[in-house]
Amino acid sequence: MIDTSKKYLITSALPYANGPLHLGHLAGAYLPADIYVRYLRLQGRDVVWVCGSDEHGAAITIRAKKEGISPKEIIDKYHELNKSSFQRLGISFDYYHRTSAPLHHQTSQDFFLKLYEKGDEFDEKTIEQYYDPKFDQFLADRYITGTCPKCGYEEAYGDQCENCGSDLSPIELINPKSTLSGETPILKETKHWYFKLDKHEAWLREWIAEGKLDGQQHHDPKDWKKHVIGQCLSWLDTGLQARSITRDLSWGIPVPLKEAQGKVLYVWFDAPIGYISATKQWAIENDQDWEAYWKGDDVNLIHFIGKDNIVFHCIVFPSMLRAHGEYALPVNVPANQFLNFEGQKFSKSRGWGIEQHVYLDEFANFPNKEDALRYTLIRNLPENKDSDFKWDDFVDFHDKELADNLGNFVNRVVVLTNKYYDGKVPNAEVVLKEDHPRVIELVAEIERELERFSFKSAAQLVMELSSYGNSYLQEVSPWKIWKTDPESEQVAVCMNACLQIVTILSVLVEPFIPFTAPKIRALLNLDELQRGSLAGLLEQLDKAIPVIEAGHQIGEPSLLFAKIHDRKDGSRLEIIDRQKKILQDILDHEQKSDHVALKDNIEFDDFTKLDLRTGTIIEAEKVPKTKKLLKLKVDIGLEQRTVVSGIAEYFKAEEVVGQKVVLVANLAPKKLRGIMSQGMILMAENEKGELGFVSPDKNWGNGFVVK
RNA sequence: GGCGUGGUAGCUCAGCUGGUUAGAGCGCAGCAUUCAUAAUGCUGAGGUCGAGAGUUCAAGUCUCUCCCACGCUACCA
Repeated sequence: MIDTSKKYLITSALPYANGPLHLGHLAGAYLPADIYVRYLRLQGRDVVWVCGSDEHGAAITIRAKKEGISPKEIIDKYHELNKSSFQRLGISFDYYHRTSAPLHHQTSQDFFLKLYEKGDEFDEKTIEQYYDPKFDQFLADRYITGTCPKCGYEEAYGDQCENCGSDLSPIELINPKSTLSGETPILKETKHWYFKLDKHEAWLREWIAEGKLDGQQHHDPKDWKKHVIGQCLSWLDTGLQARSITRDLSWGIPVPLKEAQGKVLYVWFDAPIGYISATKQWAIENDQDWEAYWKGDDVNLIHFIGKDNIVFHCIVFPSMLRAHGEYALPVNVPANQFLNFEGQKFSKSRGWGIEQHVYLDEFANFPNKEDALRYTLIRNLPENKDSDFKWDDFVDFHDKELADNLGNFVNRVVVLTNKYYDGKVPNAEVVLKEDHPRVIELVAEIERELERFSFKSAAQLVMELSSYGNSYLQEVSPWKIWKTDPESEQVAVCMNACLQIVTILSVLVEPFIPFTAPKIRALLNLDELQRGSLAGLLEQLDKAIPVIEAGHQIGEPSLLFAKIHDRKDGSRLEIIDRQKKILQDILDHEQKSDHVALKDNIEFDDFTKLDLRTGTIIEAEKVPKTKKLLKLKVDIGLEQRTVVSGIAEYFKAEEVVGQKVVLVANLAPKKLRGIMSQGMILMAENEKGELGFVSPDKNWGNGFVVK
């Protein structure tokens, strides 16, 4: 368990400022953190939550170049967009900073220098890298495009091919071109600095597997999620390697060394330091001491991230902090898995999924759109495995849980109190601890689940509390008693207890649905919630003090949630139906035109460079320890060629023997898995990625030219 | 192929260190009820806990093998 007497420094992954965030991001690193932080505040704990835009890196400069604007314009645009979307959804960061801020540059450079001066944290290496003579600068991986050596896609980047998804090194690209000048770059020597991550392996293993640091218990590894520890240990087992932390680029934080002119810190090095600089900026604006939240034993550092960031926040950044020496390490990294959208991955290019700001606009006329979304996401959080966002779930959770269960219970109580007691809390002897032990138990369970980052289950328990109220109300049925005896003690006791339960709900609900909580407070005519409200409530419960005073005048009834399925008003259902239709249209469209876009025209001369030959597969065997590779021997008349082909997922070795094929006979040989492949077999690929042979008629012999 | 995480009622999922008849919500069937947003409450049907083997007095929970899904990684000339 986390030591609750300490300070909390909470971080959420810095969003990259070159695009808007979608609901998957929200559910991964921001909404869970928001629930946790709001809970801590209600408990009166000392907590600071920071986040901000990650604004460096080559992707931003490339995007700027494509759009013909400056990188600054890009980051300003998305910094503002993301910041405001978060704010509109009630994501309550204490500070949302940005890494382009001078304070961050200074902080990162100081951090770099500190490690540099330690002497044994960095390596310096001189390597060969592509250089654009015309622009007189070295080219970052992303500044080089060329033909992907794996799939033949002509617009692959130096670090990755977006067509086949392979990770590449710029040197592998065929016909590399500089995106700056369009010309072929040359290889030239350049010097870079490397962070010696491998050096930190031993203590990292002990820290992650056992939670021990220098022999002392730092945290309990049982509190960490299984998949987090699993993935980290898997990385440690494969062995860590020094990571390059500098780049030849002009956009970024200059490396603070004389000999590093024109170089910047690699974005992954400066980004996590953004958590520190954000805290500094927060401290300046709030007259606080930032170091109290980062240094010493008095700190709980917790990173909220998606699973793609696990290694980074559990291995790389902790190593940086440890190397620096003054900082505390995270006590937990409650990484979430991924959220899918209606059964499929979010995909910007397909338009699959919905971005935060788009949701807010599309649902502009939907009351409680913020809490409706938050609640659906919470009940579907990918806490331990990937989960799925569905519009049908959205409707169900909203109508069944928020409206029918919670909203209706609150409404019943407020209506009855107004009807029977003119809106005054009836005087009655009710001690929740004794009369309703289940309520106290539920409150404790909710607390416990929140402390251990089980937000989905905590939200369910909140609903159970409301269910308990409904159940109790039904059991007593004050409306029956009241008909014959309006002065009944029983009715007063029941209503007093229900009002206390609603009061508890008005507090407990806040971390999850912060837009609704104040509405419940208003219905009860109670003060707004503030830091420590929950702690105060818990104390009252413990001391058997009523949480809402007898005689207190509550407000007039009004509905908290307008249901989506409403016989009189179909407007909300229309909004949902519109969203479903958008998705259906995407699917329909893809079905109709499920074809890859045509490539650019080429000259006839280019075509004639290809030497295509008919042939027959005469031998085939699976390449051991691969999933897709077959080693084939192809007869092309004059000679026999050995070809390695990635078709094993669709064809067994024995079935392809005798198959007529067309071979690209003059493709440069390439070694694959130690086998020299002398050519490429032409295959057709359909929309599902299934392969089929392109073959000449059976009567054709081997070695004839295809043109 | 290597590694990681999952595979529990029709659907979405809980089941923490192994221990009585395996749980919740939704859906379904029936009953009760009207204070309330055609809301609520109660009852019930429904699972050989992916498959097989093992350890144990006792396994959804530990071990091994296999199958399936997802992710990372290698490999698709």
